[in-house]
Amino acid sequence: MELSAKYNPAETEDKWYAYWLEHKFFHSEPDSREPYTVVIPPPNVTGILHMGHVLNNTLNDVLVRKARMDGKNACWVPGTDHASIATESKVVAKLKAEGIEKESLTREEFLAHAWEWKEKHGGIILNQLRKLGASCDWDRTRFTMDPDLSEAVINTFVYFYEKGYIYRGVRMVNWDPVGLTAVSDEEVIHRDTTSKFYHLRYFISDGNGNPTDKYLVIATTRPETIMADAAICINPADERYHWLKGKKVLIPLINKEIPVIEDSYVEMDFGTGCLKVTPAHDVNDYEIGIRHNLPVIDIIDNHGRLNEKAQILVGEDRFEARRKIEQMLQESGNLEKVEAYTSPVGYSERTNAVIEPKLSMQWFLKMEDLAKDALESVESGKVKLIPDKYRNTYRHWMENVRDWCISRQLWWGQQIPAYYLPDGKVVVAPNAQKALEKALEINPSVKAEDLRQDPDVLDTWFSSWLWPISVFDTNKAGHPDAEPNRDLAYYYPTNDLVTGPDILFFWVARMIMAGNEFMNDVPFRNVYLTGIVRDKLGRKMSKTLGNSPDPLKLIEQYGADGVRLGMLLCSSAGNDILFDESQVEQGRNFCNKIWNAYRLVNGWNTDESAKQSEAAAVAVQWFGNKLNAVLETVEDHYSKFRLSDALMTIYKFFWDDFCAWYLELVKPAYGCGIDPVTYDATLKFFDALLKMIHPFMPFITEELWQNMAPRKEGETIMLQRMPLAGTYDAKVIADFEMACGAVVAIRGIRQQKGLSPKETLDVVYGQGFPEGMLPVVVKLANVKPQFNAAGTVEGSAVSFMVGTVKMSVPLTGLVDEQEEIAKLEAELKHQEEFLAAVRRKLSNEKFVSGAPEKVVAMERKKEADSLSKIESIQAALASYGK
RNA sequence: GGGAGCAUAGCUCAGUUGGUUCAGAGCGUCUGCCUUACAAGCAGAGGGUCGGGGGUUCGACUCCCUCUGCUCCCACCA
Repeated sequence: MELSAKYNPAETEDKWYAYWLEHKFFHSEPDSREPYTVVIPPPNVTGILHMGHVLNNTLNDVLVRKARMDGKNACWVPGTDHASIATESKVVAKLKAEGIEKESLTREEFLAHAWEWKEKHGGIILNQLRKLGASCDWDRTRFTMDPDLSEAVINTFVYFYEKGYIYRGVRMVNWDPVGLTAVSDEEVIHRDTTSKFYHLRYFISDGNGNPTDKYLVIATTRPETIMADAAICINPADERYHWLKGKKVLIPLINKEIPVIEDSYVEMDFGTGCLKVTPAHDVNDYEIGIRHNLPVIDIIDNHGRLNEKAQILVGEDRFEARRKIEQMLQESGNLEKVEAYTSPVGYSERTNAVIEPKLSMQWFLKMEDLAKDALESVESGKVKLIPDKYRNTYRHWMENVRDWCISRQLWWGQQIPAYYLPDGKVVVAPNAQKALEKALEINPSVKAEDLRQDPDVLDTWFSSWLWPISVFDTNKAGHPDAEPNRDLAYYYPTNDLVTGPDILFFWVARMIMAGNEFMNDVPFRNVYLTGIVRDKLGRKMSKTLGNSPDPLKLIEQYGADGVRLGMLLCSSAGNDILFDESQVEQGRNFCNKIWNAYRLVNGWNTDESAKQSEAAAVAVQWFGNKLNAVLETVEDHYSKFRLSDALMTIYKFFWDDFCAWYLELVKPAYGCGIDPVTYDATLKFFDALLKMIHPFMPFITEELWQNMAPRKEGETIMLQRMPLAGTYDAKVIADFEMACGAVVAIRGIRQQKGLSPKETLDVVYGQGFPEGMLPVVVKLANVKPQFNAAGTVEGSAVSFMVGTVKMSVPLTGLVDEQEEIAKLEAELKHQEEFLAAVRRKLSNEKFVSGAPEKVVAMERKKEADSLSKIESIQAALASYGK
């Protein structure tokens, strides 16, 4: 079959992916083989593929394909996450663009829109993963809001409620005024933000609500909250302010009288030492308020606007109010000064809105016991984090975790299965029917229509923490005592999880908790934490910067294999990935290299009568040994999750060893056929190489594997067994490397002296050269070798060392004798210095007695080698009469 | 404010219990080549006091201290 000069991925990728699907090669069912299980970190259902997904899923696919070729029953479960806040805000925005406000819709109407949106965009990212070559078991695709998965989430809630882990209460939570929901601590990102530090004068009251001329100064970043002040607080030890004890002060602008209280929380040397206490709008102030029994005056509404309790600036946005109140305070004489100030401000991870600490009624999950077990799972090594450094971070988080706020004031998600009776009592049950049964126990006269379900939904992570369980068995979550179904029993725990460190706590830690709770076993053995994909300048990829390439365009341009390779080449676990398109180019080039190597071999005709040449025989022997050595190295890299090292090892093995050396050695003379022995060996090697490359580059390897021999329908490289490392003779490999050294040196001499490769040269080799390797030098360096113990020759010659063997190329008339002598003398000097250093070491009593025998022996070998080199250099110099 | 990590060639990174002739790889660069698979290629070459300083050791890229620079995580000083 005639092959084009360049590999064309577009022609092959869709074809083979369809073939794989058609034959259900990705599908897994429990059987007697050892399972290898991976669950995908479910991307947001309405998301589109970005470079982070490419990295993650390429790594996953490599692991899965490798395991499959190792004969394991590999199962990679794909799916998507409903991503409640992200999806809901997208739907809200879309409706808004159509002139529809969420508030004008009923819950049911809104959800109808949301589902419509989900149906429209839901499959996109999964189809994009197919383009990448991901070998997911698509028959097992799950969505975190599939009815049975949602049921599992509800059961889990009920389970923890009944266990006493879930409670409801008014707490200061992180309020997102744009997303209009509470968010968990983990969803708040603190960023240093420059703002103003306002120094405000609070006048002392005369006792009747009138200002005296005395005042104190407080410093605040949030002057718009002064109307919610409940007290002024000083440190009891602060003598500067003892005169304030028992006094009352007036809030500026509204002249409301508030007490001065004392609490050691106040730092005397920060700000002015006076703190305004605003229990409704600051976590610490809230705590102080509780200690001192202060009223809570909430003046900010859900949208972040001042409400009527503020008395002034009602309806203004908090930031607008801040600007305006600054002006008002200035005019009223209450503003002493304004300083620039940088402090950490919390932003919503999802909407980027400034988080408003807000008191509200929320549901919480107690974390203490769960975290303890989850910490133990990692500390004991039951779950391994790769790289290991994340253990510290993990431990720190686990030891300081606070209760998890699991309610969200959203509609898209699993609605909390809590039902309120008319009197406000609450029952928790998996459905309305069961809720009614429970309600009747409390109040026998209650009717179904009297019950009102909590309108909030659960945090998305409250569903995704069940993922490794619920994708297999939706009944087990919430029912630790239930028998796992066949799938769960077989596939759980999964083997490896590939994900980003940014969701170590959001997701990984919580999956471990859920696994321990419901399965009494961890959900995975290894967690491979990738880096974050950045551009080549080290910047995070973002839409606003426009520095994120579109993976699909890259695939179109370079092929999926090229993109996968480009991604893998620069990815070591845990390090951030600096992605550059040139790496994808390198991937494409490698495809082309493989393609052309195949074209060469494919074009050979066997000549049954031809005898195997010496060079080919040596090459086949060497390459067979080298193959085993490389397989061993690659296997070692895999076992340590060093996937980019495994890839690079194979890359060099193919490009350098196979193409540059092996193929050049066995290549028949122009117009001649190849002997059958060498041909068969070459095909065998090529077959092994394709299998080794396949996990990284599935498409091109399938294309060539299918092409290299007649295949039956239903055969595929992806189900072939990965070649196993056999024994090898290290001496053969080392000898071959010596021959290569000689070839390189002679090529260098040719280039230096301007000699054509076609001109056969004489070469003299000294004692120690592996004579069996001479055919290599003869063929690739075009030389006629001769032996001479010293490796020197009478008359003009260029000499060089290969290991400890001296070699010379006699070149009458082309050698500058002085130059050659100078070179030899320099070499001699260097060698003598080296020898002296070695001997210094060896004459050091402490070294000889202290260092391990092996090291000392090595030094003695260095000494001997050095001596023999010096000898041959001297011999060469002697030939010049020196 | 607390904690962790990183710093090796122009770039991105290996260097796995301190010891092989160990200072490496890939890419880029330079030089010469359209040599009958591949110019998306072939052949060759150059390039680093392993961030600075100190210490431990017979021996340090590797261990300890310190300084400098960067990154990340956690955190309620208004």
